[in-house]
Amino acid sequence: MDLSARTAEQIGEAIRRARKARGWTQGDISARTNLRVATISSLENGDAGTKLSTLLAVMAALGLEFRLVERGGAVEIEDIF
Amino acid sequence: MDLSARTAEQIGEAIRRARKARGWTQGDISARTNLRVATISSLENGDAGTKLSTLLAVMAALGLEFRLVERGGAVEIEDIF
DNA sequence: TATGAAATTACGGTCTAGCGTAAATATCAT
DNA sequence: ATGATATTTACGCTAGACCGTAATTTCATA
Repeated sequence: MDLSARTAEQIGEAIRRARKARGWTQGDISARTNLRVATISSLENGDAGTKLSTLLAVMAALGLEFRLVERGGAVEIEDIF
Repeated sequence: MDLSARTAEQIGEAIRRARKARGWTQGDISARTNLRVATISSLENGDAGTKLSTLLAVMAALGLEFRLVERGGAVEIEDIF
């Protein structure tokens, strides 16, 4: 499962995959974040207008975190040890 | 340089470090993104209300991309090869 | 293919990001 | 110190996110 993303669409898709990998519905995320199901839907569908707070809340509910990496950069050995 | 982030503050700090590592000013980012300097400032200072489009534009200008990873998860061997 | 659950879309309302512009601080080199 | 550069903050404005609520469409499975 590739979770790299540089567009809102890719982020939304990654969120959706992570959610389904846990067997959760948008309603489950909604209950855990107090965000409306419509908001989760909008995020997963790649709305770039989504607020950072919304994305972070959903990611926290999914147990995810960001890693900011160089575009096209290989994984650095420092990232491992 | 640790670029992991799960809060707006950490994201802002990571952006600021990446910018300075390139020797750029907020004005440089502004020129490349058509975002106001004040907006870049707000983002770097951890405003969670920042729009995803803003963050993505700044990251693109810096040649960065996201990687969504499991919290506390180790680097998977699949991430390397 | 029926059918209940899940996801998307809609409408009025509040709140705020980001805009243009500009002033106020802060940072830094000489 | 001081002048130049960089960052932060302010004000009025417009656009749009997210809210509550609810209708509508899509999807999964019996």
